[in-house]
Amino acid sequence: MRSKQTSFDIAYRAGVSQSTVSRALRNSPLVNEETRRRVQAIAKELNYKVDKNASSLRTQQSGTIALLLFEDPTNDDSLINPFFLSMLGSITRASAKKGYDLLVSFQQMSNDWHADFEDTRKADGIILLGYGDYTDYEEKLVQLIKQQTHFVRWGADVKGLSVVSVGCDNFHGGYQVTEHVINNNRKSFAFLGGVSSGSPEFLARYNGHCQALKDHNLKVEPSLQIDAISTNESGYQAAQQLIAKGIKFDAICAASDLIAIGAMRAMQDAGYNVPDDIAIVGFDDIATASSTSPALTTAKQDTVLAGELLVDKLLQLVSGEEVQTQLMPTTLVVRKSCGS
Amino acid sequence: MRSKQTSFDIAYRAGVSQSTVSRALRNSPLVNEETRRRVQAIAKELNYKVDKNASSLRTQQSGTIALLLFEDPTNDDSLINPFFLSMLGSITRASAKKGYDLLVSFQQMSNDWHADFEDTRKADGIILLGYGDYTDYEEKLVQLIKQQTHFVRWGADVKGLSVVSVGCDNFHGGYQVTEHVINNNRKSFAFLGGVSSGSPEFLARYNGHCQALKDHNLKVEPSLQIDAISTNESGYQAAQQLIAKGIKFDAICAASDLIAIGAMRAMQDAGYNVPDDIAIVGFDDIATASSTSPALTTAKQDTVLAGELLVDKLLQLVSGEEVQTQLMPTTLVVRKSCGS
DNA sequence: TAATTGAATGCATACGTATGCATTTTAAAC
DNA sequence: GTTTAAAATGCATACGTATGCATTCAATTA
Repeated sequence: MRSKQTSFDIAYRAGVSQSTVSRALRNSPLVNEETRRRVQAIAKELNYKVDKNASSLRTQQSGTIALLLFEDPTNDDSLINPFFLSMLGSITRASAKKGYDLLVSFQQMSNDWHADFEDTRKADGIILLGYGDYTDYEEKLVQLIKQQTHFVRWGADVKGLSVVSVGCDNFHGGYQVTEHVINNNRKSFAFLGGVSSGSPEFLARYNGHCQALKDHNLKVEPSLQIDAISTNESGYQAAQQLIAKGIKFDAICAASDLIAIGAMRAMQDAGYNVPDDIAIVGFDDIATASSTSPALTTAKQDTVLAGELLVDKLLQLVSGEEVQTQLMPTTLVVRKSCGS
Repeated sequence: MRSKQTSFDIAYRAGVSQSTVSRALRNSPLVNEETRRRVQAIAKELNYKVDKNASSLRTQQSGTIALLLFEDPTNDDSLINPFFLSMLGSITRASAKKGYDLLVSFQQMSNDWHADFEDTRKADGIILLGYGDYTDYEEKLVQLIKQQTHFVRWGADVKGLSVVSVGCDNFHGGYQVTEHVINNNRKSFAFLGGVSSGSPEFLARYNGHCQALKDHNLKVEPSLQIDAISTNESGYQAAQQLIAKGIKFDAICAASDLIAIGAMRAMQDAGYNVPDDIAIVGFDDIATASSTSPALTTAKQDTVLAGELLVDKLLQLVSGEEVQTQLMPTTLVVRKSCGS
């Protein structure tokens, strides 16, 4: 039963040559309509499946996309950032929709994450997903470009490199949430998230944040910006540091939902009431955001659209088309963490 | 630059035959130590990578595991159950650790989800992940067995079929959380989760729940069991139905965290205080469970261990070893949703 | 020195498919 | 009834690797 069926077996049964079988199964216009039907019927009957290895070897196309998920190595080993997990889900769906299989691989930022998928012909192209902290990240992008690997990445555009990116308008998102808090009559704003060293995404959000303050004639207080990476714990600690400074503030803009959630807990543990004493906004709109208490107001990134755009652009790239970087808008999701 | 390098190119540069190159790169003991080093050096210099398609075709091994994630078709299209997402993460890690790539595929329960991965030689084996509702699920398992596909599945053991499963002891988990609530001096228990039609996992949890009640001389009130699938919304609605019945209860055992979180919101919206008026426990320990307010007490399933077990057992199966189904214990995670 | 052995390498082929080119069959045109 | 074109099929080969078998070479033994 499990003795491998080949196209020759089908050919024999159908009384045609192997070539004709191959053509029939690929719906080549070269084969007679009736022959095609007969061959396909026999293939189905014998439960024959085309060997993808042989097929890929011959055509030099794998019908597979590789997803490289790389994470902040400072992060806990066992957990994956839920935002990226959500992206993973939508990318999986998007590739399935296009008839591509998805090869998923996790990478510690430090490793050789350019990872050969296209070189080894296992994938036709690569999607890069992760917060890029720009130490050796950029250098690796350069390497990918030099190897002429087909790839797209999630995130902010990279200055100077011709890399196709799909990302959110982080600046505008940061502006958006901040303005929402301002309209809530808050006066003194803290920002939680790594700005100097961290990811360009966080920086852009911070810049949008500052711009909103300026546009409303509010002061940007640098000492109210605290570094944090995108975890609950880091958010919690950052909020504690913030309190420890003794400077008055009545609003927290977090660079991500995880940070916001950690900060919310810290503030509540410290006896503050959210939103009465402190307004909090996040960024991403992860699943948990709607379940916190109070539910978190945040800037939503549309992961479903993002997944589709990434896949579409990658496939265009693979087929030799010219592709542009694209910025998606964020949506303000108003819940309870800023008051009314 | 991107003109494909083959082992013949390496052979030419090294002044040896292609066979020797192949052997050298696979660390065959047949090649001279120094030859091996020279070949490997040249390969590295030329950035040569073995073509996996050719290699897999020749060896009939793909070095790839396929993960089939299937979901309740009633579920929202864009979201994936966070518990399975977490499993996905740990499975990815576990396969990477074993040197295998992971092919991820989503399936609507209704489709032909046996999905050919092994037949087409893209994967050496398959991991099945999802709540199995046993309508046509079992029939498809039979088909997989008949095709002699190598696969393992997450979940409860399947009676009568020789299928390797890795799952949690749902009965004991249900017992555990229920007992915890009982010890909290609650008297009247509701259970939220599909029992009759739904997954055997939910049923086992319910059975454990009932057993705990019996063992403590408490009454099982069938009308306090409400069907629900594993989403927030379903949990919310189930809790509303529960309230509408007008029967008094002071504890809710939910078949999953998502259900519990939805129910918690419903109770709070209806003016109940959790945990003072109502104790709530969940099942899974998803990330969100620690962020609800009050934080959710639940039975934790160890996804990291689960991922490793699934991968290990699958690989053993592939290599022809005898493999046993395994049940993992759940851990009670006490937080705030039941009081002290 | 010839015979024997073991290590190292090369030769040839198979894995299963897809496709350019040659060939056959069928229909159309004259 | 012959020529011509079009449609359908078959033949042969290449994709890049891994491996059984034959061969070469150096080292050892008698």
